[in-house]
Amino acid sequence: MSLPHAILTALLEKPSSGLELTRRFDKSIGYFWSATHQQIYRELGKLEADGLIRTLPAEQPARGQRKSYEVLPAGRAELARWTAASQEPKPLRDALLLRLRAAAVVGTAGLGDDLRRHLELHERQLAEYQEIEKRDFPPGKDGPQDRLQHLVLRAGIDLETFWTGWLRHALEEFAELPGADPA
Amino acid sequence: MSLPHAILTALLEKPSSGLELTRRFDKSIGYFWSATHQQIYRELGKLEADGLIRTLPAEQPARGQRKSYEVLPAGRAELARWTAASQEPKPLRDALLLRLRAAAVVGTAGLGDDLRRHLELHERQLAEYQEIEKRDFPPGKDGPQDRLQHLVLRAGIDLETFWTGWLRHALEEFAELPGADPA
DNA sequence: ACTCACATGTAACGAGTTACATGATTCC
DNA sequence: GGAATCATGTAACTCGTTACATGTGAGT
Repeated sequence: MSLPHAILTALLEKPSSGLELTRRFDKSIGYFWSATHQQIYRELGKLEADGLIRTLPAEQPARGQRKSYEVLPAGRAELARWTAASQEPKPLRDALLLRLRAAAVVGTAGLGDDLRRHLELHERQLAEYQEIEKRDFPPGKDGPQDRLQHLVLRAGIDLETFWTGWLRHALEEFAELPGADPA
Repeated sequence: MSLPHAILTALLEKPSSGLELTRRFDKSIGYFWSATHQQIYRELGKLEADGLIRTLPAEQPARGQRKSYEVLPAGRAELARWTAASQEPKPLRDALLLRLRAAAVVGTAGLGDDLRRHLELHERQLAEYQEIEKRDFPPGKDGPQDRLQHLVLRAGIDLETFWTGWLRHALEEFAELPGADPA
């Protein structure tokens, strides 16, 4: 039940059409809640049917024509309710860790390459986040909204820092393993 | 496509019945790939139909009677293939970060309590992992299998360390925020 | 016989993914 | 007017979740 609220947040930040939302989900919000355009259109339909958003007036809704949405008061209320509601953290689910565990049984052949590839990807993501931090959150800027958004970005940076650190450690261990494939 | 491989790994470590698997998923493997008994039974049926596992002989399959499975050579081969195959890391998906972003728009009322609750949960999980580390991976024990399983546990420990650290930081920020709810 | 715990399974639903379809606009 | 692009939308499928159903065996 998070996608509708992700969309409400995005629309409150700025009313948009489906495709614009899709683009924005590819960037900022998508960093921690990704969505495809099919999901977004489906959800926009539901949100409108539920009276939480509406199409901006002065727009005629035809098939191939852009339709922009804005959040209604009921939508803002629902978002506030959801934000404050207590929610269980979802248990971790990571295929790479599963593969490591499987490798303990069927051998590590071929796994090292993918670990290196993942390390590269996480390094790149970390660099991207750090760029954003430098660009969007310079030392002076610290209104309440900035503080909160910076906090979210911090989580991304710390997470990628964790992954790169752990992957480097894992690769060191791999190098020492008897049957491990060499670099 | 990870659940079948999680099951194959578990069955290779030790042939089991559906309910035994469910129990084991609540513990070790479930720490990074959880599954309910319905998922497991459904998947066991598919794996058997695909010829990757079989019920242990000398067991008559009746409705309320336990049925133990073991992995066939084809299953082991499939698991090795999957383990070595290159896979994309799944993008992060975290509702708490989403809620923080939403709070930047609709206000932080009520969120602080849940942050504190999450901090407690992650602290507990971290303590549990550290217990397991002390118990299962004492300094002397370091065969190849131990090294790999220890590596997986390390990931869990480092991840929980990240979360507890970040949540503490977030709560500090919250305390300084103008409209934030007090502790 | 009754109940409870064990063990396996069905059914319905919700969310996410993939592939494809269709209408409008722009540019050559 | 044909092709490419923008924009919205459908359909089918997989995976995970929730609630419930059914059968077995052990204890009292």
